[in-house]
Amino acid sequence: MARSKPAPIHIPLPAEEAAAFRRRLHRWYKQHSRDLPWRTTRDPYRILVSELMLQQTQVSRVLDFYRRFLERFPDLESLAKARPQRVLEAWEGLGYYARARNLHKLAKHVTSSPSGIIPSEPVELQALPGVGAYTAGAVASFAYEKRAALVDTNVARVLHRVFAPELNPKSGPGLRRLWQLANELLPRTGKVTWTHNQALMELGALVCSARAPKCTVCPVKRQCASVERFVGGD
DNA sequence: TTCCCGTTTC
DNA sequence: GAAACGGGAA
Repeated sequence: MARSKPAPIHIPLPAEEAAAFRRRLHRWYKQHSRDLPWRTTRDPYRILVSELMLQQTQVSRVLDFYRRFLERFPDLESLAKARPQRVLEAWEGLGYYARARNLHKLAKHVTSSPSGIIPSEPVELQALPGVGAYTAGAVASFAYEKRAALVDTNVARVLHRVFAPELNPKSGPGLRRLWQLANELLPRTGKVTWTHNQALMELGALVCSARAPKCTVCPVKRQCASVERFVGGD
C-alpha cells in the first residue's frame, strides 16, 4: 500500500508576531505606496481589468492600456456587447491575448447571468474564465473589501522569506502553506485587509524584490528569517 | 504535474 | 538564443 509522507506539523504563527508584522507593514505602506488608478476604485470590473493586465505586464506599461481600455469599454455591459475583434484591438501590444478573450467571455457570461454582477466570493469568482485563486482573492479583497487572502509571486516571495525560508514555494504543499500563512496573517476586518493585501504586494514589488532585495530599508527586517542571507552575508 | 504564452533577462 | 517569468488551465 502506498504510504504518504507524514504531513509536516506547523506551529501556528504566534499572534504577537503576526500583529507586529501587520503593524509594520501597514505603517510602511502608508508612507511608500504608489498612486495607482486601480487603487482609487472599488468597481469590480475595473479591478478585474487591472488584475488581468497586471498578470503579465509591469505597472508602467499597463497604465496606458488600462486607461484606454476603460475608455473604450467603461463597464461590463459595453465589453460584453463588443465584437471580439474590437476587444483584441484594445489589448493589442499587451500580449497574452488569451487573457483578453477570457475577459470578454467573462463579461458575456456575467452579464447574462441572473444577478448580472461580478461575484464577491472567491469560490464563485474562481469559476469564471481566466480567474484563478490569486485573481479571485484580489477581486474579493480589492473590489468588495472582503477579508480574503491572496498569494501572487510577490506575496509568495515575501511570506516565504520572512516566515518559511525552508519551504519550496514552487511545490504544491509549499504553495498551500503560503496560502495558509497568508490567511493567518489577515487583519480582523475586510477594510483593513484591503490595505494589508495591497501592502504585501507593494512590499514584494518595491523592497522584497526577486533579484536584489532592499533589506536595509525593509519594515519587517527585524522579524525576517532571511535577512542575513541577503545583507552582505554568504 | 506539465503546458501555455509574449516579454524580459541571462 | 535559451531560459525564466507568472498566472491559469489541462
